[in-house]
Amino acid sequence: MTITKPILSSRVMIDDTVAQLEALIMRGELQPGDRLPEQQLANTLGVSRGPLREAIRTLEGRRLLERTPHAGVRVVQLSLDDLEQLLVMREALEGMACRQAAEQMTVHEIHKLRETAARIEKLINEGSLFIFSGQLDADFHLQIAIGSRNQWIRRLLCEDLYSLLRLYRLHGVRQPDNIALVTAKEHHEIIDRIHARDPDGAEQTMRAHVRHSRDRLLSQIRAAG
Amino acid sequence: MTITKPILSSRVMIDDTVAQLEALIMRGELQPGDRLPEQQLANTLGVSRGPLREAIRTLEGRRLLERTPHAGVRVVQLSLDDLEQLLVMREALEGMACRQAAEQMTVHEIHKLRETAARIEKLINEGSLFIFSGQLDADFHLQIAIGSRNQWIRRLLCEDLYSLLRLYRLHGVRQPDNIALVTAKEHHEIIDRIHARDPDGAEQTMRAHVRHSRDRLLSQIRAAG
DNA sequence: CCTGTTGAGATTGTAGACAAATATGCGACT
DNA sequence: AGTCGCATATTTGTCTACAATCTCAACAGG
Repeated sequence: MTITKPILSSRVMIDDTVAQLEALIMRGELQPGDRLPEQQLANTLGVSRGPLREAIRTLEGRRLLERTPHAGVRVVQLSLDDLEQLLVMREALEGMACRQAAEQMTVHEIHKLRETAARIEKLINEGSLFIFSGQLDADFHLQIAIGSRNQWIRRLLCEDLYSLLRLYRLHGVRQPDNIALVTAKEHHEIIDRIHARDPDGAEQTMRAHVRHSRDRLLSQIRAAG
Repeated sequence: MTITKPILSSRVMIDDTVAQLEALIMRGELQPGDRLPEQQLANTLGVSRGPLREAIRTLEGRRLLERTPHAGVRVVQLSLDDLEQLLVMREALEGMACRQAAEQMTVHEIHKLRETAARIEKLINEGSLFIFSGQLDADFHLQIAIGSRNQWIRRLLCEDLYSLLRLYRLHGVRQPDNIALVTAKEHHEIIDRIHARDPDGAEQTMRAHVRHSRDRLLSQIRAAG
């Protein structure tokens, strides 16, 4: 009997379509509120309506798309209140992830985390960090989510929540340097609590970090718009 | 010629199919690990493979089903570790929901919550409450999730998490009466913290409640199997 | 006897056509 | 001129057929 399991090698159009749709949304070519005409989109993506509809269903599950029966599909439009509530949820989930990371992360993972934090700090000192657009900042939180060994929280954060938050196009929201330095300091505190195997402290520190970031972001947006 | 097809409802077939599939899983007619042959299932449910596949995609998004390309779809099989991690996530989310409920719930909602808690206590005193199967207990947590005014946490708890947890078929897990009384006491404490508009206390109390429930459940399962 | 291959059967993935429902636009009537 | 109603058009929802892939058992060879 062959033991080979060609799961990874088999490419399915639907998965590619999901990725392409997600890319279209993230690149802003499909903006919040935009309608998705099935036939036209199918032609554009080079697939039939069947696979496209299944891909749409998948993204509906991630709350990126919303369907009203017989009226079509639209890219979700997040209100400011939605953004706030999503970030509240993030505080709860990342706090718990950080608690578990303090219990579960290996020393090697913690070392890698310090490297990431150091790179972020370096960028801040160079004055070139856009906190909410940086891949590095996302990496920092991603590493902790992975370190929690909680696949359910990790998938929720990485697959669902982060893409939803990116809908708000926070790119270009510039943090004043003094604020960015506070962020860097918080990163170090978080790592210290994880390294000290202090779950309570790790959770509290991460929650404060997410809360601060949320408060600053919301007040910035409210001031701008 | 024209073939009249019986229209089951004004809703779209796909939504009905999602509901029927979910019911099949919850009723145990489709058990964890079971394969879902598309053609056969489509015949059983009286729909074509197209709508069925879209319904399956929807339930995939809720993590109730898992698909491996070209190999079919199966009902998700939760390990004991999965159950523990899901309940850890629940602690974080319900804790935060309870915090927000303490800030947002109306006095009328709090009153309704007290009524639910009273009904639960009454059942306990009659010795007839199966904590983890009771619709009343689910109602208690549901009302708090609604009271949080956080639709994202509420949908995650009610639409995704609760059905996943029900996969474990905790029906019939009998709580000793003295334990059930502790549960009832915790319910009252939670309501008191909400009524006192004490977010910190409400979150801490709810988290302790969920944590205790998790610990008891896991030790019961580990002892049994 | 075991191993690896190969082909038939079954199942999943995709495409295109048909049916149902909603939106649009024109014309008639008040 | 405005509004109601009907017919048309567009879009979504569903079905059937076809193609691609996997499974499994039979079988040839070592």
